[in-house]
Amino acid sequence: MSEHSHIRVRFAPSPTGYLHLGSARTGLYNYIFARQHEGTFILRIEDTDLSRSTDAAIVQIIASMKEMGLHWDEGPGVPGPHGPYRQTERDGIYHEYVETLLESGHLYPCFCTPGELEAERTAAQADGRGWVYSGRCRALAPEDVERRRAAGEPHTLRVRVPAGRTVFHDILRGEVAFENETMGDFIVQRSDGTVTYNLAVVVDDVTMEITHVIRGDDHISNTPKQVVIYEALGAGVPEFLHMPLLFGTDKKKLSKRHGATKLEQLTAEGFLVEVVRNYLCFLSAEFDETMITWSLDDLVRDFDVTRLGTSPSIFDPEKLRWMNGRYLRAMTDEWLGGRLVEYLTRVGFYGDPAGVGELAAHGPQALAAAVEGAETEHLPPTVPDEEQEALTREVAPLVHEKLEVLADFVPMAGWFFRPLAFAPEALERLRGTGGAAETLAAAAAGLRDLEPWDVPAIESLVRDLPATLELKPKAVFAALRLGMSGQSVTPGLFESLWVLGRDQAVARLEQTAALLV
RNA sequence: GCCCCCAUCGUCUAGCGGCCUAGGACACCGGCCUUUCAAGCCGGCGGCACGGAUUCGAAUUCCGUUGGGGGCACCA
Repeated sequence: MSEHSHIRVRFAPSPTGYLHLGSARTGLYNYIFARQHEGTFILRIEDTDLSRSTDAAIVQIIASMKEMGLHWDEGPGVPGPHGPYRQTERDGIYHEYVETLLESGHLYPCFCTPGELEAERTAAQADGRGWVYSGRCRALAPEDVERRRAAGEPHTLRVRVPAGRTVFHDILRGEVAFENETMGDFIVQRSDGTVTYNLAVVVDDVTMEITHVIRGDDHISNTPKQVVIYEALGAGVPEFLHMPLLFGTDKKKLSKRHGATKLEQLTAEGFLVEVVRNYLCFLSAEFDETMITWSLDDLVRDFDVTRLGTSPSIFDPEKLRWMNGRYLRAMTDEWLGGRLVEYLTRVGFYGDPAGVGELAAHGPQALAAAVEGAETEHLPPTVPDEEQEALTREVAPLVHEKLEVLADFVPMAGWFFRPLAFAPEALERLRGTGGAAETLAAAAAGLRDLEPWDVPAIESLVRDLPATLELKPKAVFAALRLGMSGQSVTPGLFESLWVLGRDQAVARLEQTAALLV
């Protein structure tokens, strides 16, 4: 492959479910690599497995790709010279190539029945050998073959794998070699006439003029078979880059059991796509704090896909959370306000602050599960009214330093959006605090005529309270915090009172005071 | 079972023969700051899987062992 040839890469997910993070990462790397070399990024849908592929999955995959900003140059919705881009629509092309291969003698018909193959397999197993096809039909006399085909005897087509070994180059690992005898003459066309995965990929990659195949590690042992086909076709073999797999905390391939493993779920928990994208790149690579706030373009400019590690990495939600918090803190209050409005709309917060608050109390995952699980029924997106949106933007600066994921906003500041309510223990705690009633009454009275109504004035009023009431500062602050919010953890007290506004603040403190007598 | 890939703190990693009594980040623990919770700052805990070989010298090279993972289909 010449250094100067135009680079073409493809991302080829099979639409058998949503796009999980491992695949998302493969897509990301392909995209970055393509853009880095001013090459072409192709999206191909490998849907030959009709029983497991769904259109819904295709829609989801496309949505995830777009959300990550991975726009393709050729693929579904973007016609190109090498289409179509769904394998189910490429059947004719595959069979052309099968014909060629048959004529050149690289393929031969095999009449072995599934039962016979099964017998071979069990025999091999009894011997403790790994099973490969014996090649029984390889040397059938041409007349026999003709006669049996004419008789309509069912048969598959197998590749006549040459003796020797197959070596290919992997950008991350260098030369990888396989003894050809370990792959046996594998099937390339089933007895029902449909073509097999390994053939389809190669034909696709050849016809789409793919120069670099960037995919998961789990394809390494398929690669020699594919190389044999490339060679039979007389086609140039592309460069390979097999990325290490992504594991869950149990060191198993990432799957649904590991909690949030798809982008939508993560964003429903309040993670930012930008951060997820960066995190996916930092796995298997050196971590650098300055990269936390990188954009996709920054990744294209400075992230080197070819310098990845080769050992599998474990997806660590803790570090992602930390990164997400770091990212949020690096942004402006205005930006945060906007993202918060967007996020809270999506999770239905504005329609039911109390209900969503209850869910969020069980953690972001619980909230995400509700959003994801019931999409349109349980928690439909709810657009904020003007007041709610303004309040969100006002509160944003108060919680800015504390947020790790956007969902944290709800337990922290959700009380601004609903009438005063106490958890049972909270009110008990307040009753047990000496002087709570007096504190609340004094503060309410002071706030009623406070001039000017601003944070410094509120602060000096509150700070004077302990002395005048002869109470400990801690007790005063705790009483006010609980009295205003019903919660023991809130943003800064003075700022919160100010955002609440004079009327609300006074009313809430008085309301709580009344509960104490 | 056979083939292939992988192997540095719990996790992500730096390291590509001497700069390593192995560096950073998350998590954890302690301290400071402080009206709560965080954030921030400072400090601590913690690792080269094992055994050989090469070498003046090995985390770094080679060979084994062990461990983990992936692939072995008329799945993709």
